[in-house]
Amino acid sequence: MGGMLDLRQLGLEIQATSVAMRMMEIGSGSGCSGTVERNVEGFGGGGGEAPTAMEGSPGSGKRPAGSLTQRSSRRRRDTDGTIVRVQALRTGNMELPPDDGYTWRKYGQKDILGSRFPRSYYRCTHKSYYGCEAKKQVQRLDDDPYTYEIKYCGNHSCHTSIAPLLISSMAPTTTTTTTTNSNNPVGEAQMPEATALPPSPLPTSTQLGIWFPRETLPLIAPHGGEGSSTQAGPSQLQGGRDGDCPVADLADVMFNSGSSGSSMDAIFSQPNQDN
DNA sequence: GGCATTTGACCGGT
DNA sequence: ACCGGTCAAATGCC
Repeated sequence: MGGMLDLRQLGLEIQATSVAMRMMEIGSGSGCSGTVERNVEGFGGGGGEAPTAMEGSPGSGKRPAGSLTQRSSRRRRDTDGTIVRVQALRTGNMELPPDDGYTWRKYGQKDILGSRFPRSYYRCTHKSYYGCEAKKQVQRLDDDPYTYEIKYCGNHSCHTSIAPLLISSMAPTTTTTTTTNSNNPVGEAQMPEATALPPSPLPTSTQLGIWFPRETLPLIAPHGGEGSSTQAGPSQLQGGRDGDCPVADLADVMFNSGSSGSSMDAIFSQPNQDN
């Protein structure tokens, strides 16, 4: 949508995202089989939906009866997936849903019994192009309206990442304050990221983030055990919905040639290495 | 013009 | 039968 990316903004986003990824690295046990809960502070903001922004929608979804025929994959197996709790970013008087760096497309919203807030269903934007089946469900906790519980399901099979490039060249200052204040359910008072972060100019799901192809990150495999994480994400620059292919290739090359077993650790610990 | 979002309906599992 | 999850048309925004 708007323009290219601003470097500063880029940096900020990356920091936020990297933090998120760190968190995931740490906080995902067995991905699908077991659900792991982690308390995190806002990711980046923008990736998800705008809870506050849903009001006037034409809403039409009127489907001629009998127009739908095939609805194959409809399974209730929500036993798999990683659950992550994230503090909503509060910019001004509105809360922003967490952004994990991926680009998601909202495909549904449902009122859940027992929950005051509706649950939103997202799916990787690249599904159409890469058949990426990554999905996530975002729901606000009735306990903490400013906390989102995000459940990630599926893997990102899409290859659209500029993360490696950005990260390696940016020498992350990742403070990784992620799980530090798990004592504060509502971390409004302390959300360094949130406060430090300027209100993301990017309205919604399309935002700059970071993402690594799963293949290059055995570390964060869904069932990888400790270091699994549902998504450590791909990112893409807004404006080019899928113009990231070349970049992805580049990233791929870098990862493949640079470090064979490339893990996030390697990436994050780069800054102070050979210097 | 294209894409993302919204929203009601439908389907399938429990 | 109930409820959660997904689909797909309509609309809005960029």
